[in-house]
Amino acid sequence: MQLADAPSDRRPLRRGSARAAILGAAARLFAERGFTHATVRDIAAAAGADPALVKYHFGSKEALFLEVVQQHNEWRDLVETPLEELAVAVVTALLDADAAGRGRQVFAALVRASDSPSIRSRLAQSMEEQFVRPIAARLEGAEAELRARLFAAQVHGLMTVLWLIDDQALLRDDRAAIVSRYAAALDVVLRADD
Amino acid sequence: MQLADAPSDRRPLRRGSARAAILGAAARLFAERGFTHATVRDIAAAAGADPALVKYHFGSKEALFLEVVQQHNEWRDLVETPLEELAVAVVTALLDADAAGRGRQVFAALVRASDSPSIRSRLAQSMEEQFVRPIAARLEGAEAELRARLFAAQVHGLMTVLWLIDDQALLRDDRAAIVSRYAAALDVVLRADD
DNA sequence: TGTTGAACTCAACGGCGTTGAAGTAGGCGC
DNA sequence: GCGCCTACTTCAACGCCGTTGAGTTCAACA
Repeated sequence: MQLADAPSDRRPLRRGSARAAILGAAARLFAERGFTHATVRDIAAAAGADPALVKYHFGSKEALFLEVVQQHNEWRDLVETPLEELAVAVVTALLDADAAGRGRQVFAALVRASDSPSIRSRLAQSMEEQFVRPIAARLEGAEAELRARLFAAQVHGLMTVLWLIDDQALLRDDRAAIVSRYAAALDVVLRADD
Repeated sequence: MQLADAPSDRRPLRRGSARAAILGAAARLFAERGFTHATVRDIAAAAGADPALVKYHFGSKEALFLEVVQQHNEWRDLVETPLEELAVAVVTALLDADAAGRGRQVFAALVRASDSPSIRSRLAQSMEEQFVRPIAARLEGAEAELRARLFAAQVHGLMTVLWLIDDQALLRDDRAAIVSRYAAALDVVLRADD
């Protein structure tokens, strides 16, 4: 009897490596399918691990998601752009689907899972750290923080339309026109009063 | 025989009225808890009906949700405001938590359930019918539709920050300042080029 | 009155996140 | 080397989810 054992596709994973394997599989599957449709069982299977290990290593599916999303701060360097070019740079970046690839999926997953208070506060923190604080610190004039916050709101509006609603009509429009018009609106809150 | 029958709390629902009862309970529970956390069993129980009737009358939980959300067009009359006052009127309305009460919950439920293609397209349709089309029809100058679309994007940004992220920091700011600054940005895309 | 079909009930299915008990391996003192 | 102790892993099962199909009730019509 040959009993070749044929483990087909489930290699046993060296002992102790399950945590990292799960984290990697979760990053991929959460991005591809979102929080709800990436199941713990699928993530574990993709990592070659047991579903119960998700609870053992991370505590819950939600905690795993937060861990995955924790290291995504894609826009950090973008907002370092000089203030005069910031609005154009941001809108251009959002419209660049390729560059936005992973950040887009993470944003969508975060927003759609924002039922949960902890995920919602992570979303708020993400907005705060990536937009509000760095921009407010550089703004001159009155109400710098409020203006940075309204800037972030406008940016989230474009993200929502492009990445959540996936508005095809907007994509059919002239990209240059979108950039110049939306950037002009962004500049209104960036500029200090006369 | 009097047949007082007192069925404790589960009144039998007159035959034929289950559909309406489910629709009403669904409207309340979807708004209160969102799509995911309002379960079919809870909705049916609140309506005094059997869970299987949801499928019988509506086809699926998702179809029931779409039916509930179908008749929510809260902003229809708001965008009838004269163009000169439109931006201020919209921002003021969004900041008015009481007036926004039900529309706020429906918006949050829609966005968070936008995983599903049919719900996502309903969200797109909602943006289109309540903002883009009525405003584009009244705009003068070049690229009226694009400008209306960018107006809608900005509005969705404020909705997201206020109603999804539930940004407390923004609410601590001066409402008048928010209105004047965000409205100014909205006006940039509303106004025709010089 | 007998028939028919829409409305409804009920038990069950497979899949979900999670749980707790049982098993296993690897490092450390002896 | 031996045994233990702890961290890691496995497995079966729980309760809940949306959904399903077969069976039942009831009102309207011929």
